[in-house]
Amino acid sequence: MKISELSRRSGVPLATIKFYQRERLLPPGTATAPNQARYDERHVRRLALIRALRETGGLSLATIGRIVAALDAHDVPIHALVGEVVDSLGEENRRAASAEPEREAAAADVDRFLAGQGLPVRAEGTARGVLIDALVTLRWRVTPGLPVETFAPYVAAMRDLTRWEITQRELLMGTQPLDGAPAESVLLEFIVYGTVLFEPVILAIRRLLHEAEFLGGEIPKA
Amino acid sequence: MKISELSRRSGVPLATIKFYQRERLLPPGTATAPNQARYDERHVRRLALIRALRETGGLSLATIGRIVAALDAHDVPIHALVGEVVDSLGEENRRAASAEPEREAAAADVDRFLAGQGLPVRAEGTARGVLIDALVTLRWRVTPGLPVETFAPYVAAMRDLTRWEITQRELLMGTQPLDGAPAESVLLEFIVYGTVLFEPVILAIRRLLHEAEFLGGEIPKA
DNA sequence: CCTAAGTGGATAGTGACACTATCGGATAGA
DNA sequence: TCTATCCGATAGTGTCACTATCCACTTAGG
Repeated sequence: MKISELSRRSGVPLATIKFYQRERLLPPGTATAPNQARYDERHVRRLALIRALRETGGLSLATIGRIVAALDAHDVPIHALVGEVVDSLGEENRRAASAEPEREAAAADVDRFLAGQGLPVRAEGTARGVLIDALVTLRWRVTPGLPVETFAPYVAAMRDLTRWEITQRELLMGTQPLDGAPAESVLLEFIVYGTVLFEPVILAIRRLLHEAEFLGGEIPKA
Repeated sequence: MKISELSRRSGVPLATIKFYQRERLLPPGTATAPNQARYDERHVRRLALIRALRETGGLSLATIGRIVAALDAHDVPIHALVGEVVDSLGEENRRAASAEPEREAAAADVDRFLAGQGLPVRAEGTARGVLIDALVTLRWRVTPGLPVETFAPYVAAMRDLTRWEITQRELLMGTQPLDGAPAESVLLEFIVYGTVLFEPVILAIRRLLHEAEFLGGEIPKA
């Protein structure tokens, strides 16, 4: 398949495909001459991923770059890849740090809290930073002295949901045609899609429920 | 308070305060002369909100503009304001629509589903659009024919969480010094802060749980 | 074999966004 | 009075995600 056909099949403008190649988001085709190359299904698939991440997920190209790099690193243990992918996805939510002493205290609180919840946390992970930032801002702008335990109901709610999501994913993975790709990278793509596509769903539903309180008087029971 | 003190108190650069005024995110001070004006606590408070929305929430200034406009509209019923605020917050998640026929089908599915869940939905609302977009992309890229009912566990999980959040908010509102501001606008600010500050928390926790599965073997029970 | 369309690689340009800097004239406070 | 500060307007900056153009070369069609 030539570049023009790749463009047509994926719906991505030709100039943009070239741009993605320059940015190393899309691997080069196999060269057939100094200025000719052929592309295959993997390129179509990759382009679909990039677009979903950008348009539905709203991720920056820098973040997408980290994700596809992890996806392509076949010689790294899967748990490290999942960590890298999850971290990259969290990258977008990370904001600048604020006042130092408050941050230290919040960090200690978050670590203690997560340990108490039985959650293993990597110090460099973005999720931990996001939690700390949120706690600092909450205490500074809204409710001084807010206890970390406020997060507990969120963990509880997400724990049930996550357990269900994982069984669903395993179910889906079983019925998936691998068309040549290693099962490992299919799993990683599933994680990526599952994260960016369901996150907006979770937030939209939460907003709908909050709004429903004011429209109907209270939250409908079911 | 003069503009320089407002800048110092809020931590926002003077040039940026002027810029926010031009963009109508911050109301002008009360003029004391053709080229002099005084500012008060409301300006400090507004600046804090704008910064929290931008830095922690990552919202665009356009979206923040819609939110503060709703906050300032004191002659509109509260449920309409909540709708506007919630809609504006969802604005960031809205993405371009894709193929028409698939979208129609997904829209019908989403409406049926939400009605079945007892959720009132405004057709113009962004939450509905986000749900439809997610379903279309999911069906197109990941799992063709995915049923809307896949969203049900998400609604269930969020319903419990939201109920808890609302009782918490009422508790907090009771202990809040209103310092002159009408209770209505304090409630709206609470909704805004509660939405943007807790959304990253929810997502971070979910990612942590997904990652934990690969680090520890399975999700810790508690 | 010739030519027009297509290709890869390089370089430059665009438009949106969120500031940031400077200027000019007016005013406030010591 | 004199200096610091003020308001408002205008222009400039840096990042991001493309988009457009140019060139020399290749390849498919007649």
